[in-house]
Amino acid sequence: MNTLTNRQKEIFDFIKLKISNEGYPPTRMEISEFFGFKSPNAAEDHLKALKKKGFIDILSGTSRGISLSVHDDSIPLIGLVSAGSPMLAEENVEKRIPALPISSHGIDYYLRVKGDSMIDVGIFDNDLIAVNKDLKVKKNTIVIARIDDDVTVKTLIEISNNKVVLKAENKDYDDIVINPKKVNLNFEGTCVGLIRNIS
Amino acid sequence: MNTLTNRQKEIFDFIKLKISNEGYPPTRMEISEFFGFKSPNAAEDHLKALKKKGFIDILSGTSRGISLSVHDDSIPLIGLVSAGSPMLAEENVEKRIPALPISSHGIDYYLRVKGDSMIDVGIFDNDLIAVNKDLKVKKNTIVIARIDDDVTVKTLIEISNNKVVLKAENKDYDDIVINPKKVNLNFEGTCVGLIRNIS
DNA sequence: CTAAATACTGTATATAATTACAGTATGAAT
DNA sequence: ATTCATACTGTAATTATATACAGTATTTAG
Repeated sequence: MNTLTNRQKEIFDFIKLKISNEGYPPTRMEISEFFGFKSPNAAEDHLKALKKKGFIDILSGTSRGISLSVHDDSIPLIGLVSAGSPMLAEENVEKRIPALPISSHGIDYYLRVKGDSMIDVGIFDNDLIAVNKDLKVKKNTIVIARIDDDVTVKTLIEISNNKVVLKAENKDYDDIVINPKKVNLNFEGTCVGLIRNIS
Repeated sequence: MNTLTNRQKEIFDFIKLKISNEGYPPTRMEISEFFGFKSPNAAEDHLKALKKKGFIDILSGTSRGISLSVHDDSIPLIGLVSAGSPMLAEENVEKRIPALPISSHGIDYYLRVKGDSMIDVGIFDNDLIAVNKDLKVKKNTIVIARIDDDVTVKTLIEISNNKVVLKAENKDYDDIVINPKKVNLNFEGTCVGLIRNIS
């Protein structure tokens, strides 16, 4: 239903390319010229198909009145995480914000930090940390861990089959020592960046 | 010559807004309608002025053929500041990076922090701080100060006609106490945000 | 003091662009 | 078997749009 045919995907990609390169969407004629159509109506038909499938919006009577419906260059910002729900579940998404290339790693989402357990490495209450969920978690990096539905940000300092140590970067807090065989432990990702709004 | 008049800035901002909201630039008529012009030629004149000043490009014979010249939505990143040169002088600009809306205040530039004098407020060596240069500097905010050509980031804790106290947020450093009548002191801006890349 | 730049109104026109209608041909779905 | 979606050609008309030319008034720079 909302899957594009190969040809439609080519058209859609061309529209995206045009917007990215020129700063505005193509006309029917420009599409036709690029693909070698001899009639602008070929492009018109494709646009109608793309609209029907929800990939673009068309403003009637408007030149270049094409807008992309699914401009997925935004990244979810996760606020409080409901117990048991996946990190990126809709209920956890506070809002979506534009992809900010602040890190040398890919960013899957931002997570709003609660509490002061990481102030010694400069992560404060209410900061946003950029999270990459695919990086292999490594010792001495800051990880996002889920311990029995509880999401926490800590430095991973030891990891083996029967012992994981998560360190709070604040002398008022104790290390968290876990036996992953006994406790439900998941790594949600690695912290690859930080954003703070000082208001 | 490359500074816009207030009116031209309004036009330019409207074009940016349109592109951001609709996904394509406005026509002369749409500009005229928004500003209440009775002739599309008023918009035409403004576009020509914007082009002349290098803020937009116009493709002749092309509907909505307005594209923003790149330099505008990027913000300079200031690395090391040469003694005596204005903050935004070309020689200080490490590179330009896309405007990242990380702060509730406007951002004029990013400044790469050197040293650990502000670690107690979570500003670390090599972090980028977002700087607003127009906010009135206030007590208990983090300011960018220039003391005799030396640029420093500190918390302003006292300010009067003959005494200014700048506090390093690190117990290993002493406060900087200055008599602004005797020492050349300038406030370059206020820290309104922070970006860190954890690699 | 004068020319140029700014900020418009008002009219007009060529052309850029949308978009409907009428077809043809092929493959997939009911 | 026949309708529907896909993927086009070909023509044409209305309207959307760019843009030139002729003005006026005010402000700014040399």
